[in-house]
Amino acid sequence: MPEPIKKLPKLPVERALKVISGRWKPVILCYLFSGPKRLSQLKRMMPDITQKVLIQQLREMEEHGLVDRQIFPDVPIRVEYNATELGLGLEPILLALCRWGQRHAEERDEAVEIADCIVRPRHDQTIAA
Amino acid sequence: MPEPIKKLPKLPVERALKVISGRWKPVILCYLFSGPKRLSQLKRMMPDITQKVLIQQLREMEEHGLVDRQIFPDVPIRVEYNATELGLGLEPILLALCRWGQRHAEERDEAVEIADCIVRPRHDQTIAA
DNA sequence: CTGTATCCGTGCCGATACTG
DNA sequence: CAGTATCGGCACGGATACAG
Repeated sequence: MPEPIKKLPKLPVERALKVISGRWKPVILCYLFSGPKRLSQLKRMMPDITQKVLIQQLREMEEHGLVDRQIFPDVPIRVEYNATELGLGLEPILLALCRWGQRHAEERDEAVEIADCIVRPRHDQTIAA
Repeated sequence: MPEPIKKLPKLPVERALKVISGRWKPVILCYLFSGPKRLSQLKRMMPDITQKVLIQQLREMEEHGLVDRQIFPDVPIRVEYNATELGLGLEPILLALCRWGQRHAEERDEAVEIADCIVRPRHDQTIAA
């Protein structure tokens, strides 16, 4: 069988979480928010991730419409990944999660070294009710 | 060993995602947003979850400071779970995720039956940049 | 540079049975 | 009513080697 076609949850919240959950997906997305990146660039930015896994995560995000993949038939070949409109829609949410994560760390761990947030607001980042 | 003390990721985004990721956590949280619930109530609200798993998820959320557990020594015994301040801070975020999930479903699956969102805005739900 | 193939540990979570 | 104990499947992701 080629691909069992994995189904996404019906509940919107679960669906969203399913799509952005993955060991490296949020980080990759954060990097892509600042513009298209090549595979080698991403590898350099995240030295701890295996190449196989990196591509794997990118493929899944592509399949879910978060990431767009462009091939340039140069020599050597060049491939660029960038966030789609749908993917960009996650920026304010990830930013909010980042803020919440910081608060969580401060309120609980006290003296835990808190890494800087990768997500950076660009234009207006507001989620209205 | 009693408990290896699981560490949370250093990056705030990952930390936040780690904490709210779990097969049933978002759903449970959504229900708790509308007020304290007893175990039996939650079971009735989510017939598909096993009791063991339900308690498991609740324990983890308790450990992470999202949920508060109160025991009332009545006969028979009564236990109430409710969202903490930290947990309540997730409401607007889950709401945003819900919205994004709906958009995602609409833009991609076309004719997928989209379940209604459980999360409901109460007061002012806004995430500012 | 960009990718694929294989192997395998570990963690999540579901089913089921039992306890105070 | 609220909770614990045990067992086991399966998806996720890390290591490593190979390929166009």
